[in-house]
Amino acid sequence: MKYRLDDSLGYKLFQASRLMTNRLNQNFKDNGFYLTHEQWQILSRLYEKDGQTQNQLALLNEKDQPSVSRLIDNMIKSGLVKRVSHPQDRRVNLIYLTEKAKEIEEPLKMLACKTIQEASLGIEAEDLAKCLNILDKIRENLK
Amino acid sequence: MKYRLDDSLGYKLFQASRLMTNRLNQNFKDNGFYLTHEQWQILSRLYEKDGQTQNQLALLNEKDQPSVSRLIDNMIKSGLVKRVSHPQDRRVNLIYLTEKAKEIEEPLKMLACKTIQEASLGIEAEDLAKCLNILDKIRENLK
DNA sequence: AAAAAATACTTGCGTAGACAAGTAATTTTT
DNA sequence: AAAAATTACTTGTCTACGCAAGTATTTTTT
Repeated sequence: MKYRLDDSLGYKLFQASRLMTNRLNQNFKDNGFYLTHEQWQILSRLYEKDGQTQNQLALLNEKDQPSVSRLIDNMIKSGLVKRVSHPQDRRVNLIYLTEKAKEIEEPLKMLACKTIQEASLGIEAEDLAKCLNILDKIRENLK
Repeated sequence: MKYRLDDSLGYKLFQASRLMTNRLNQNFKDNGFYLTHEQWQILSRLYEKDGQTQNQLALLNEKDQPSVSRLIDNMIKSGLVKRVSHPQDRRVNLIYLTEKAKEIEEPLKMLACKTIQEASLGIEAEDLAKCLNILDKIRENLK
């Protein structure tokens, strides 16, 4: 059968994604911010709306609850978020940004944008937009 | 600053890639093949050329040596490959396919192709090709 | 009001990635 | 030929994912 890993959509996606998340991690680190791209995903959600439940964060980021639970554990350790029991429903945890996390919102967003620029250097805006649409379509197909 | 995670290249890439590798894992599993997409990457290289060193496999798949070392450990456990010391250079391990791995080459390739088809349903061949080129460009930019 | 079901989260286990440090064998240098 | 550098690989540590199972709390059913 005619199949070549190097030409396959899945492999190209996988490698491009990995390089990009690694570059984001590196850009954070180089600027003195010690967080991972997964933690950045959580922070981004909280910058949009602070005080969300773990379940909401899991749904938004398409992760399962255990992953989010442990991500939050690590983010608490590094002082980025607080976990607060919901006053009316004790099953639920509300996750809030710390002051420290609020303070670094702008530089982190800048670095996220910088990473995208580095990745899309020399690519026509129009072509990139089309590619983003295809990525959406792929996600739809596989959901 | 105007930044939205949901619209960002990195996030879309990350989610599309994750869905695709998960789907591949699932397709393998559903058909009674118990291997991960990372192990599939290694197998693919060995189907192209059997008996490669761990270092070669690491370079080809853009992984570091520790990752490959442990991937091979797991693949030996599940009977997919053998690790043979190089007769002339005892630093080097040569990795060979087992009979079992050779036997399942075609069905695995079929499932890999099936996964790509599932992901690219409803996408024009031309658009997909352009997208693949952009993925290559991104990889080049970040390498 | 008690039992059952649903919901939110945590823990355990196996796989894998990134990075640093370590070991063993070979090649290069002196 | 001995010392130094290089190469190939392994081990340790931390982060994270995916799945299954477990706990606690709340809601629904009866």
